[in-house]
Amino acid sequence: MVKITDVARRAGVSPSTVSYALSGKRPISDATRRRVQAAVRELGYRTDGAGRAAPGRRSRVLALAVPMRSGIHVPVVTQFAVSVVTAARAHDHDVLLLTEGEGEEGLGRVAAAGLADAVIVTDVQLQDPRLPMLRSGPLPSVLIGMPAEPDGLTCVDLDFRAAGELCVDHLARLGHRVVALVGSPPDVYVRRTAFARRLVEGFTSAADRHRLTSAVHPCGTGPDAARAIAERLVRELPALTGVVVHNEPLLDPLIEAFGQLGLRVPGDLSLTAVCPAPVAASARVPVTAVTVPSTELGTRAVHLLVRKLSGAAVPRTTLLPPRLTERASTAPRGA
Amino acid sequence: MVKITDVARRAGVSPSTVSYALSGKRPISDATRRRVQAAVRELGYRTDGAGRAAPGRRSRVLALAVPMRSGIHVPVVTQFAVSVVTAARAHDHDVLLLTEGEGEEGLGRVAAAGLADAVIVTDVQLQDPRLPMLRSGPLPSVLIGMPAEPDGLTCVDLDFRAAGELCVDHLARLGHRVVALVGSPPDVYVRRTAFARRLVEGFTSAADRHRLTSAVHPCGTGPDAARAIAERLVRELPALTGVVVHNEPLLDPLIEAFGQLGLRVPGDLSLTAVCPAPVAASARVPVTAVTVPSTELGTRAVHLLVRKLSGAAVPRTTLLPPRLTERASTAPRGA
DNA sequence: CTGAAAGCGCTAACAC
DNA sequence: GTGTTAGCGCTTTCAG
Repeated sequence: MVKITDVARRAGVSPSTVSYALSGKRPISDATRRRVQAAVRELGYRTDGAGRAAPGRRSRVLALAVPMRSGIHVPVVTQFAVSVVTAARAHDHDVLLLTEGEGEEGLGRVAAAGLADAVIVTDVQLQDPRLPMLRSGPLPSVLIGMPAEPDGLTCVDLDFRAAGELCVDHLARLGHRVVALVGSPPDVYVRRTAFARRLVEGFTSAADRHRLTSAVHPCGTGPDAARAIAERLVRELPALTGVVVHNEPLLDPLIEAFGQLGLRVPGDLSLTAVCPAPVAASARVPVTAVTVPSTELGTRAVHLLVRKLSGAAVPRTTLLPPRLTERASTAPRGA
Repeated sequence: MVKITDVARRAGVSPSTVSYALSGKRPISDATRRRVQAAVRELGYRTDGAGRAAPGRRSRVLALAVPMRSGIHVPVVTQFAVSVVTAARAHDHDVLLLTEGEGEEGLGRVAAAGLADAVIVTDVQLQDPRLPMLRSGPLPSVLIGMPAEPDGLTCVDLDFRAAGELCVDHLARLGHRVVALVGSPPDVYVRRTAFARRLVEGFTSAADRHRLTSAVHPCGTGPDAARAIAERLVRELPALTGVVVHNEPLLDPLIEAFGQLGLRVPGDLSLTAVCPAPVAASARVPVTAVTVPSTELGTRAVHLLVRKLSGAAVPRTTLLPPRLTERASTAPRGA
């Protein structure tokens, strides 16, 4: 193994000069820098991670906590992971993967052992057991998702409020005057729903702004729930022509249920959703949807974390603007 | 930060004694061990990873190289990753996630920087650019998948030969006498196909053993390819009643194509597949299939790697026995 | 602008 | 069975 002293000898300088020439942490004359760089190339020197990460120093590793709970959407999580690794590499960091169900233990270990300089926490719940440690712990962190109390934390998430508005704006622009939101199951609103509630707010306020008639219905999953909610909507809102769905597994059953009531999508009913892109694209009718920008969330989280590590101040919460992708499920009213 | 010397002082012993008491690398008297453990608990000591991983020593980190090529099956890869992390934790190791397309660079960096003690390489191609580095490099490795030349490497994979046999055995037991294998697209046989070819061998030899009439057809993907192959099979093998599919995306289109030719699954045609479990389970007719045991592959890879790190000899190649899960797509002939 | 030297926290020879 | 001590490779004071 070629070490920094070898490079130093070869370049005819001291080890510290090599270190500084490579890190740029203090000015080095051009001539010296060039000789160092030449020596590095000739000897094939690579700085040893373990040496650099001597206790108390930086390891240049970010931890990524991905609790593998049931009910998470695997491709979305994977996209997070890939984008985090890619972005981290761009900042010369590597990524340690943590999957323990009870993230507390894992985070504690990583923090204590100094295995990582910072941590990105995904799948954040409203009341997340990991929050106290993140607030008080020594490990800088960025959360993907929003807990109930984001004070003292750095969070990144899709702007679900704007997403709700965007769906309604789109429907309004197509001429729809009566719209309904079919939401997530009630327990989602309890367990992990900063975002579900924000979506409802956006939906409602946009509907009011456009002077639309609107209704909001949480809804369970499965064909039966779909049929029940479809019948109820048709009964209570006979003039309904626009639906926003925030409930991935319900998408197909709901389209099916409307079909059985004689309502075609998008002929009789325009339908938009907030869900992962693959789900929207592979529904029985491809659905116009706001998709969670997994890649951008991961990238953004890394940027924030790197800035935090450099001592810079970062915004408490970053909400990414939603983008709506038009597919086959929406059409002008009466078209 | 509480360090090993603090614990030593508190316990009234030397730092090295604490180290040995915790690692068990040399015998310590019961009394001393107990005092050390007490001190550790009272002070909340956790051994510092960076210190332990001093240059030349072990970092207790395994790298997991997961090239995110297009065409890989995301849930399967994710299952690998989760099982690798879980198994690694059971051996007190953490996992560094590498995703770079060109894995060579990443592996080189990790090796040189000593960021990891060993590496698990997934999605191994027949002629993989990473192989030379793995053969000669200083980083112990285990491959998930089989390259063309496994000499000098440690590989784990599903026993695709046995998988092919198992499918045929199953069909033969149900009374089917004429069987066909619908394989992967021809380019798969070129690019990454130790396993595709081994499957063909197993299929053919089992068919011969049972004295079945058999045929093998590589096949592209998409509805058109499905229709073409279905028509051809019906024409060339009118007595065909058993089909083995080794081509995930073709599963649904093929069932559809057979249906349009008047052949019902499993009424007229029994169909088995070798594919990921979720694909088999969510096909339009749930398919009896041999599934790639992602979790077990990951776990096994970690076990092998840990044994390698401890200096033990490990088998060059480990082939996991296939297991067939019966679903709705197979039935006795003429039932 | 550059060197010399002091450790970081831990483990592993080497002593006793 | 336990203590002492010398580093690992690097970064970073502290001195020129």
